[in-house]
Amino acid sequence: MIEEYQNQITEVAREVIGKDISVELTRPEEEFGDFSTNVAMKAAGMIGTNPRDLASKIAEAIEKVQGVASTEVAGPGFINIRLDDSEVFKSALAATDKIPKPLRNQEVVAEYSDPNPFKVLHAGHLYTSLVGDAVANLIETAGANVHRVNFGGDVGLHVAKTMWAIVEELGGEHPKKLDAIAHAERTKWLSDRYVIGNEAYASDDKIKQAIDLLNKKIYEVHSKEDKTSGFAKIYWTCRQWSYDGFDELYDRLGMVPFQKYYPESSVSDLGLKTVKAHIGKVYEESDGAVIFRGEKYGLFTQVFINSEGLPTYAGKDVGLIQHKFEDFHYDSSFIITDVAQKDHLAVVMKSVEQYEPELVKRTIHHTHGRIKFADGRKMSSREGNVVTASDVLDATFAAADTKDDQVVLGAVRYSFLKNKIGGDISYDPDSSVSLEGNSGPYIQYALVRARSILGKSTDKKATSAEHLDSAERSLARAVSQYPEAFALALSSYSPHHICSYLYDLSQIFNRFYEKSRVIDDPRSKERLALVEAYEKVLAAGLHVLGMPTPEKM
RNA sequence: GCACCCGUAGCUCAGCUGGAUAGAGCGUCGGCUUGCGGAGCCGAAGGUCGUAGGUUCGAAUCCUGUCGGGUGUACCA
Repeated sequence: MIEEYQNQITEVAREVIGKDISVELTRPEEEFGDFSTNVAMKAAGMIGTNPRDLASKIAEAIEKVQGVASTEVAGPGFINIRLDDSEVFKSALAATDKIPKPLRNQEVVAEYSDPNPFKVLHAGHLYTSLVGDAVANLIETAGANVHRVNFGGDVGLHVAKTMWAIVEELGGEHPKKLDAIAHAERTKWLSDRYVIGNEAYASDDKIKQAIDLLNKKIYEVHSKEDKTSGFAKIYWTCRQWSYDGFDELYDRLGMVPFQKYYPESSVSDLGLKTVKAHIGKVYEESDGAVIFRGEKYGLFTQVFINSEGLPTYAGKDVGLIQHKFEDFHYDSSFIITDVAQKDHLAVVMKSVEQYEPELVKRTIHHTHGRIKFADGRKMSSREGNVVTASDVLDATFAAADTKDDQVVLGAVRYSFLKNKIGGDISYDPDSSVSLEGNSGPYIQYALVRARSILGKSTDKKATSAEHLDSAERSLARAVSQYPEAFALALSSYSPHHICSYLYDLSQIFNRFYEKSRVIDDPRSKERLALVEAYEKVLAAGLHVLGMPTPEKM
């Protein structure tokens, strides 16, 4: 709606001013009207006239635009525009049909979550998974054909550390002994092995050497397709335990399932091959390793193949980007990770840009901050005091008054998504579980109330309204703004704008609800139509966030 | 050292493509007879937007310096 008015008002303003100028409409405080423009202040300087006088002339002309009820010049020269009630009502009813679809027919890959098998999903994975899920929903709602993929290290030093500790614990390469570990204990058991292996690696030189050998051996399990040796059997079994654990958690969170999982082992060959093929022009050998010198691009030097001949994370990413393109021929590829990955990935991309510039051009690395404890301590499984994703969920359930999954998981999701991504978010186990105020349950409750009304009434709903009272108008105005809120969120791939909008909208609905009787009221037809439009917008917004939309609470 | 991010009310955060008295939630204090679901609504107190300059008719928003916090910086991911 805003665009249509913008175009019309631009034409009007150009006629008055006599210059080629474009009008931008903004949303002022409700008391000022429906739209506002500062075009007179901008233009006054250009043609050397008084801003308020010019504003009056433009305002007068704007009043003739179809659907405009009145205009007013305010302050230093703002023009405030108020629409006809019927116009606001109409656009509220059409809100969900006006969601912009700029990405229609685009093939988009969204990679996020990226947990490592053999390690536990910690609180940071919970955060990155939910952010990724929401961003993917946002892009999908904008019309794209989204392919959700997951990437993780099933080879590498962390696996070697864990495998070393597993073999120690089992007293040798005895895969049968794994049967003794109960299903529910598996992920915890694996993560404990990692901690032990990690400590041993750091404190004992002999063990370090043994683990480094194991690292190579794990790559060989893949290259030789070993499914039968004792060591290989342990490896495959434990890897599967990890994947099962991830899937259980994603499922519990109600995330959209991943279309494809890229284990590092499946991309390392291509990464290795590609890096080696570009030694000389792009990469170079140094101290037995293969590196890329990022300094000349304002970055830093990174090792792509280590002196053991194994690809590092950077080398694997070179393979991954190519596999993703082969699989999906994407128009754009999103990688959603912790900000700590930012420079690493920038180096990788800069190197790949030298020989596959198109792939890099289509790649967008979208980073978010970290979850911190209230005291600012960083969460890391390497330190052994890991806060797991399950810990966060359990704490939320424990503190909530309800056992309703839809409410508690909605609370977790909302509390993670309501802050803009980019900065760190702080995790305080006590306040994060609050179900009041700017929270998921508040919004869900505002939805349930509306659905309760709609479920009780079979009255006809109005399709137009000449006049609205103030509560009706506020609600209609807010509902009609959904396409704008969505566009804002999409433009920066920031789900938090959806959260802010939905919260404002819910507050406005609750005020409307206090004031305005819907059923058995002379204005029930109009109000029912508004409640229905509101319900559609709220449900649509919650869907983007990946939040459950309960019928009852 | 260099690079990037952050610094807004007691706490947690919006607002940052420059605009009208800087907004929420929590917490504190005070209100809401019945009625579509009180997990709600209304009100009050609370801010030199880290700091010093600059650009501008106008700066929380842009630029520069500075202080404080975080992250990254060659064989971990």
